[in-house]
Amino acid sequence: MFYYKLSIIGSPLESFSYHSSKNISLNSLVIVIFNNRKKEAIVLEEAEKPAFETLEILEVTDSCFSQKQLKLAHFIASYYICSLGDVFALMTPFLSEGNKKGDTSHATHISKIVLSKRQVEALESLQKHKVALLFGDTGSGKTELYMKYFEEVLREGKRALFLMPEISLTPQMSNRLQEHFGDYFVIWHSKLTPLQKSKAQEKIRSGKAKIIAGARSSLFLPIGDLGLIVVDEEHDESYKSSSRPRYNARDIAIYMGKIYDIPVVLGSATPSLGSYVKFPYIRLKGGYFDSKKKFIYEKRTQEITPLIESHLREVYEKKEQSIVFLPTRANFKYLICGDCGHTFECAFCSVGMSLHQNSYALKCHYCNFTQAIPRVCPECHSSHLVSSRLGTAEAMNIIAELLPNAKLEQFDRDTITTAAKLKKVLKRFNDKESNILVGTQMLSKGHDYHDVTLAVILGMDNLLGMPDYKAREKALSSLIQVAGRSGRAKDAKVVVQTFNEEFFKHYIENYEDFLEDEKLFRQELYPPYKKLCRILFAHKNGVKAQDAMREMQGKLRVFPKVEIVGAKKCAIEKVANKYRFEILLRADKSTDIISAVRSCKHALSEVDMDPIEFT
DNA sequence: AGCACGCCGACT
DNA sequence: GTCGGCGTGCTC
Repeated sequence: MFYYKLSIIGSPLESFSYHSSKNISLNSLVIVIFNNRKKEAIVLEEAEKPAFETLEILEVTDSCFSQKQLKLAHFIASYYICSLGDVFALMTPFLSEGNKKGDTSHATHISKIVLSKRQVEALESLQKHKVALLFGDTGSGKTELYMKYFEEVLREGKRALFLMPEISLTPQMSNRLQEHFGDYFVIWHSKLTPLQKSKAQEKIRSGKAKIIAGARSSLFLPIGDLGLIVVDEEHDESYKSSSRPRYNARDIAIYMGKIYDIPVVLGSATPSLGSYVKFPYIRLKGGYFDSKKKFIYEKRTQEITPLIESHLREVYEKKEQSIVFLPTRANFKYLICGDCGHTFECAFCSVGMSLHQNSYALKCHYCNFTQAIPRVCPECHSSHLVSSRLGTAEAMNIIAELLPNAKLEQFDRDTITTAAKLKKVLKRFNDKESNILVGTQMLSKGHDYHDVTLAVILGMDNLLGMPDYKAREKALSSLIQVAGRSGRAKDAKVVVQTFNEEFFKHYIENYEDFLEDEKLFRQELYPPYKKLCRILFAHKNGVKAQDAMREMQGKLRVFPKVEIVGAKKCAIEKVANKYRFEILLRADKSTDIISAVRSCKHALSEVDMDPIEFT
């Protein structure tokens, strides 16, 4: 009889012993009964017969993980402090048989890509480093450069992984790659239908797909002969997973580069300070589109003012196009009683409910709880209810009233619910059927608008005011990313509402200056110079969550190298009817945090290494 | 993390 | 008597 230690896929617990009459190769995917239910599991190692009774392995499948996937899984489990089973749940295994008869034909692709001298130089510099940052302005030709690099990888008979944040929202990039690489190209993300998924998997497993573009999870696809990883928009926070394990795909890509011994390219027009400090960078300046931008500042926070009206009108009358950015959905973010100050909070979360006039509802943006819009204050019965913090839907109403003939499109999570809708809105805008796009961050994510000559950017001060050490970086990069969507063909104006004109004005033309100054701001207390780790405790019984926090806090006190920055209620104290507490840890090295947290982890705790959210 | 088990209050 | 809410403990 053979005995094995297995990792149960999806289980937060460590390994369990099972037996089999067959000799099973390690890393195989097997089926077992675990806690009275059928589960998939991975064979980790052979073991001695344990003292307790074991169950038999029901079935040995023809799927298995590669040695490199295993190494990666161990790294993620140890760095992000979770079980192997939690990591395996993210991964797609190889097929033991199908893997061998892979399509190893070399792609004979005839390139039509002609790079500029600057691009050629940039590519050559990138190729000299294991990990390098391509710090390239919007429109400086990063995509062509990637494509050229992909072609070289293809010619060597290898494959490339192209990571994009929220790939389902960037059809233009996908189309471009699809057109160029045809059948060698495949897309992978979590929103694919089961049929699309199995087709993509088949293409990847057979080796036919050479250029694999995908979101976070594509890191874990069964690609053996990987030759390059490109992480586009490396600063983008959607690379960080917000559920266990809370990994950052950009950081994992870098680690994978080491395991596979292949180059990794990080690309961005506004790189994160972390990447800027850690890796050599190659600067690719703009000038692809030789247009100028004029920045106009207005001391307001988030409203449609006469100044904005006049600019929108002027551009509209010239038959040119505008984009309006604001970081808030719905009509208004808050509703307040104008007489007694009562705020309308979600019944399940400690946040204000947003006003959605189209659906006649107040909605919680954390748990989606919805209720009818009240007509009077429940406290003082006043009917004087005031709404505040302008959102996209209301900005649409206001602009439509000011410019009744203009065709407006709303561009946010409330209106763009499918890839098809996204494509349609973008098509109408680029075909000049619509004049003004009003939207949230979604506006800036890698879409090309050919003929925008005005960008109106509201709410920058609300981004700057976030309780987050990265608030400055986030606000400035958002501003640069949105501004970069305008003036691609002609000169353009950018109207920015802020009371922090000096900050934005100083850095807008030179993000490097910002990064250099930000180093000083972060040096003493924040990443990339210090490591942070946030430990969350959520429970519907607030006392339980708090007790769990206190208990772990006590245990953590004995580690001199780990500073307990705080142990308190979360800024948003309750979400989805669960009370939330947090411990924030700081240390010089992540290994100090990992060993401390590992040794005193509480069952209720959720570890968030390198956190980016502080609500 | 699930999920069964068991204890206690509410109600036909 | 029975239904079901949720606190406790277990998973090879």
